[in-house]
Amino acid sequence: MSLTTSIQSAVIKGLEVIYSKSFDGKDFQINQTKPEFEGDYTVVLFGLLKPLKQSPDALGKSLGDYLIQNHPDFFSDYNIIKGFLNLVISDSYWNAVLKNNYSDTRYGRSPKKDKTIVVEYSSPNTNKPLHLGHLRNNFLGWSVSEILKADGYDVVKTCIANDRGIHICKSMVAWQKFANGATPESTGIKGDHFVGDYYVLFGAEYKKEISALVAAGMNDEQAEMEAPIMRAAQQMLVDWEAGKPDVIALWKKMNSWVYAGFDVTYRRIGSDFDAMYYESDTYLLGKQLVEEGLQKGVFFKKEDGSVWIDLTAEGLDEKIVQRKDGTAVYITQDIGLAVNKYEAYKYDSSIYVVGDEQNYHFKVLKLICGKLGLPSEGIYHLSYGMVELPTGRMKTREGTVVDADDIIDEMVRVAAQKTEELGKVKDFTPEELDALYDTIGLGALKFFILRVDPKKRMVFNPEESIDFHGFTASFVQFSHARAKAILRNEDVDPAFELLADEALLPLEKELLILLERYPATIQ
RNA sequence: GGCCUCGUCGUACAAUGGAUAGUAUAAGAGUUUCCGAAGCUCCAGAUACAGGUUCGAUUCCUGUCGAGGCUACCA
Repeated sequence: MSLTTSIQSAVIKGLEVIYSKSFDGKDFQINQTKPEFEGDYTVVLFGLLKPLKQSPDALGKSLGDYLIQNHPDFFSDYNIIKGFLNLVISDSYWNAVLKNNYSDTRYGRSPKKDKTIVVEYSSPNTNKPLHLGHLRNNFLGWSVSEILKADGYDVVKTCIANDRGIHICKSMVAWQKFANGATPESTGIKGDHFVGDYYVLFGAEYKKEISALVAAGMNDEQAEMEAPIMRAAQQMLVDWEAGKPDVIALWKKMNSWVYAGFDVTYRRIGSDFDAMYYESDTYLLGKQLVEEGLQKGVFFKKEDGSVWIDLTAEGLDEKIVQRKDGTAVYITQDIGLAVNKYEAYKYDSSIYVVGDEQNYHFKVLKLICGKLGLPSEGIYHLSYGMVELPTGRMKTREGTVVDADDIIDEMVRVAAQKTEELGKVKDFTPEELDALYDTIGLGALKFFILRVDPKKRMVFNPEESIDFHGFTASFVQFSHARAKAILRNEDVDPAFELLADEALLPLEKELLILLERYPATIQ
């Protein structure tokens, strides 16, 4: 039982004894006492005044006296300021907490619940490298997964790769046209960046061709349609869907380069997945489900052959689920994926970590899943705001995207620089130093991103390096101590383990109080 | 137009409906130094606006204003 709930039940019992009235935990609040007041925990009495017809002072006094008399080993003192009853927890209680939990490396974690939660996060596109927005996604998805694990759930971390579509074909066409057979190996460029470069090249060439056509007298719209490189990309998409062997081979080859590059980044930031899904597989299942849904009457077909769902009764619009030419739209594959995941894991809850521009999309998906007979109450869209630059949104076309690998390198570089300035690492080996700088740099980056409420947009200014001072400094200090111990294979102090490992999780308040009151014991 | 989200010191972010709205940075003053940087001390600075609910509102509700997103046979 946590400290707060222990206090709560003691207060409820006390009120019953003194006033013969029963309350529950919702009738009053228990907070940590503000540092400027004496005490550790505070019972807020205001809510109790009216039903008990008592003044704050009288109620505080009788309750305070009761608690001290009946729980002398728990409370040692109290004071009343306005309607706040500040309780001082006794040293013997703290000592008992410390003794019982000091060597418990699983302190704060819940027992197993036998419930499964699927968390989908990251969702990369296989035509370009990860950027800052992906980092927010990955940090959120990974953290939420680990928090849920600590809370006793069985968590399945999944990742859907958006590995098909016109954007992939653009990179492929540009590579065919301009690469002369170059590969990541031959150029020494990381695979995802290598492929991303051709995606950019496609854009540049496309622009050039449009200007040429416009100069020759074509209007803008027509030029955009007629540009040869775009027609090549569209043709490649058709060929891909038709399974043309050389196109499939090229697609597989270029995707494998990208995955190799992603692996490096994922390993570095600590993202891992229990299951990978590929849109190239799930979209086919989605199409099957559209067919079944049509039989069941969940969907309906318009005269032109396109398939829709009517969500006007739910306050939304009609939504297309399959084009008139029979090809899949974006949501088609998500329907397939949802069913696929449910059949595989029979989850109690399915969390999607996806940006807030898709709020509507997931509202629709949840409704469709429900209508198809999936238990959809557990579907939860963990929506987060964009990471913006001071100049506004990041845009690939304008080259204003902050690359994930670049920002990580920069953080680690700054970590190294600052650490060396402090000169506390003279006895580290080069390997230990590299590991240490990675820990510190990535820790600061994760903290910088995760400290912001997920649903809010956040601004990242690349001109100002991320702050290693202040709150982060304490994180860094713990990381130093812990990294060193781990690298030396020493036993890690459980307190360090907890604070460093889970500094990004909600910290157990009790342990923090212990640290403050008994620093000598912990160190 | 309709729907959704967000508006807090100059800036970036906090605050389960509770006490004097917190932290970091920048700014100002001082201190330290051969000079500079870093450091240390002090100081000032915000709930967009108007109502409502409540003993009590940054928090909940309504309206206004502002920012962003969605409203695609793009993904």
